[in-house]
Amino acid sequence: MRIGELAARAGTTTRTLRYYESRGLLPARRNDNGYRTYDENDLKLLRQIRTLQDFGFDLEETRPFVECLRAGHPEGDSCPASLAVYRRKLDELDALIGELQAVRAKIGLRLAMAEGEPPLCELGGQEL
Amino acid sequence: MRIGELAARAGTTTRTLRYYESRGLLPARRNDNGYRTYDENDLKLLRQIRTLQDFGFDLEETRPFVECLRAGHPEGDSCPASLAVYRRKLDELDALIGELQAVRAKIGLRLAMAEGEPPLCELGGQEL
DNA sequence: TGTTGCCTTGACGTCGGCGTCAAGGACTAC
DNA sequence: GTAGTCCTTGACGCCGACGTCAAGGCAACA
Repeated sequence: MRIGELAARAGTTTRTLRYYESRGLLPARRNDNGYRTYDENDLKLLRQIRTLQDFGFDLEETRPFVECLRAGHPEGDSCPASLAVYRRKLDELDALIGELQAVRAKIGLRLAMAEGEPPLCELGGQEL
Repeated sequence: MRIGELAARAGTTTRTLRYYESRGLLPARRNDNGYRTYDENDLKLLRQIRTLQDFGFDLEETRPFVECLRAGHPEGDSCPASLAVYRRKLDELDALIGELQAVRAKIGLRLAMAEGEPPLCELGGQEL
């Protein structure tokens, strides 16, 4: 299969695939006329990448999963390096969620304070 | 006070202040030799901007707060436009936190699955 | 007078993950 | 042959919030 078909089947673009190749993430075979050629396994690798991207992994973080699949393992996360990425990501997510919740609390408090105070503004008593 | 002192007192850089000015967020008076001149109120505006930036507001979102202060109100959030930004930010945060928690759950599940499965890898029984 | 240290404007660089355009080659259908 | 659709490489654009460098002006002090 050529690049256009692979892109379509994975729901992405040819530009994206060339970008992945430029990053060494998804190299392609070439046929006689220089066209990139892919097989079903490449589609599997690509879908792995896309799934992780949807989770918020950046490209470099997907590399262990891709290499794991390319090494013949049934799942991208069948290898220790992938699990390490999972764990690091969980820690990052926990930290981020915690920070966001803290910020949310602060803003919520400020909003309540500002709403509770007499307006002091040129506000004409709209429904608060 | 000149730009360097203001930057130092707000814990930021002169580049940042010039950037804010270029965005129309923190315009400066000029003295005879062309140097930017700021007063204590500018420091207050700047601290308002920085606080909101720390909360993850982007620059444009801080504008209503700055204009509120410049209009003479005691707090940046004493005006309806600022409260509207607060509310929008709360909604965004709730949505984002929800998405991150969903992703966290999915990754956690995948990690548990991958750890529960027999390794299938060239792993030498490290502590999992 | 010279040196230091602040200031000025202008402009290019950064980061990630591509989008978008340009110029041209390859292949198919009619 | 030629129109249309795919493919190729190369290169610039984008976004936000600045960092960093260059070339030069202004002020104070020895």
